[in-house]
Amino acid sequence: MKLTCQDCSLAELCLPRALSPDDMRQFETMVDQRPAMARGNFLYQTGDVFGGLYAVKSGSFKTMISASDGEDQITGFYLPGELFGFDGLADNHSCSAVALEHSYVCELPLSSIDQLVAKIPNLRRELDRLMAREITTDQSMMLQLSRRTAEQRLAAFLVSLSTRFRQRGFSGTEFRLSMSRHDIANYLGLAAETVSRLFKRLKQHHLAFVNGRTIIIQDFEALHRQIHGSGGQ
Amino acid sequence: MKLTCQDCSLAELCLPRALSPDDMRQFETMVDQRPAMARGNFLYQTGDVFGGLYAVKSGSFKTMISASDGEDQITGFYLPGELFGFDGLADNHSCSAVALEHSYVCELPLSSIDQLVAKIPNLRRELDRLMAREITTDQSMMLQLSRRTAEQRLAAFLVSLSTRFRQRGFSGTEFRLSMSRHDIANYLGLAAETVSRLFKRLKQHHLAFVNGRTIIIQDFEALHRQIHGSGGQ
DNA sequence: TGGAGTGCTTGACCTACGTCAAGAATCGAC
DNA sequence: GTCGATTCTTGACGTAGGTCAAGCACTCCA
Repeated sequence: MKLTCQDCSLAELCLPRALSPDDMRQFETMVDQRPAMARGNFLYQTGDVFGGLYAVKSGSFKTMISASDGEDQITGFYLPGELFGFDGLADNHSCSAVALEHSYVCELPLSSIDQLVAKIPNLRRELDRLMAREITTDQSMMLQLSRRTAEQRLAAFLVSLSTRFRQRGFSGTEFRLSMSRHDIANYLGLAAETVSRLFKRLKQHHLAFVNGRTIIIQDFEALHRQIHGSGGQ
Repeated sequence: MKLTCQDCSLAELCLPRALSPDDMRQFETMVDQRPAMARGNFLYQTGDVFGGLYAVKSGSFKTMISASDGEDQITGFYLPGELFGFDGLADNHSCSAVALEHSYVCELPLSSIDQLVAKIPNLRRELDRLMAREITTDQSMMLQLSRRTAEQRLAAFLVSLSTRFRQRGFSGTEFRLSMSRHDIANYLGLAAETVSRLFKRLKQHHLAFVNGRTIIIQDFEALHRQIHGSGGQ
């Protein structure tokens, strides 16, 4: 799972719209490659001063907020080619970001962002778009959390993962879950036991084959129907 | 409930930090006053092309997303002096915005934003901050919706309203709820009946006196404790 | 290659909150 | 001021999914 700038979420945006091949080369010089990160390590933590945005080069991350009582809530998972860290644009990060496995990120430092935007005004619009998309995603998650059954939430989660993997050039039907059952449950507002039971049901109904952290989507359409449809089967 | 630019959420940010009195005057000429809006009317709807950001001048608004099955989720309430519409920065609005009562808004058109930012670079950082705050708010709402009891959610909601009213120069202990029980319930991921029962409990325990849409906070501290504390007896 | 530690599964039980239903209060229009 | 339409309240009841507990299966390191 290694990517060049061209496969990354920024590329889709910068390359065709705003960046000439020349700009692109310049762009690449501004991006810092960060050293490898081991599973469980923090890329940044709540309260850290904003340094820049991050793109997942390989591996994956979760972001989470912590309540004062110690409980926390996972706010997103980020796969190769995805950009995150927008929560820090208000000076300090409101989330923490943790590597879910051995991972690499590219850093787009704040200063470089300003420089780049000065040269490529349209890039600004693109960053706005990504930020607005982050807002939209979070809000649709609010809908999920308050109005969907456990079954619907898990279906939506798997469909989302599958779609994102496919968009990034990986298989959308067979992939590894880099997050634990507990993480999935936390993200979806469920108990880990419930997630376990739901996976069992997916297996029984031949919608997906799940074995540990390996997952094979067998009936994407049915899964997709489950997101809204009232009940399963 | 009428406000000048100085009481509005942008002022707190632009005035002391980035805007000279001169800039401020210029700023005010770029803001469009929109005609009055009647209760229930849409300021924009899902899919509308982004035209600009909006500041509530008087009255209040709710924003909501709609799922394909017709169910919808209120994603935020906006009080006088608050800025909203960031969800549209991705070209089209992902939410709809509805007036909760007879209201006025100021519009900050997209073109003006660009012009202003060109003249006042720091304004860009301020807008980023507000957008990041929107992300942070939504994410803490995710935590609310998935990890808090009904009682804790309502307490957090009332504390938030109270705090925001106070910040804007209104009373933080006595105010009118411009949204219906149904709206509150929807926003908090509850049933309207539950909200009703919770209000009754607040009255019984003398934390707040609620009569229709009028609310008087009697024990702010206790309410605040309820947000995290396990259960209020 | 084995043993400790963590993560996952499964079952039994329980409760917070949703749903349904039927009044009561409030609002808004004439 | 009065009537109809919402909106709000209250009660009775059901259930989705949480919690607790116990056993199983990876995985990682020596």
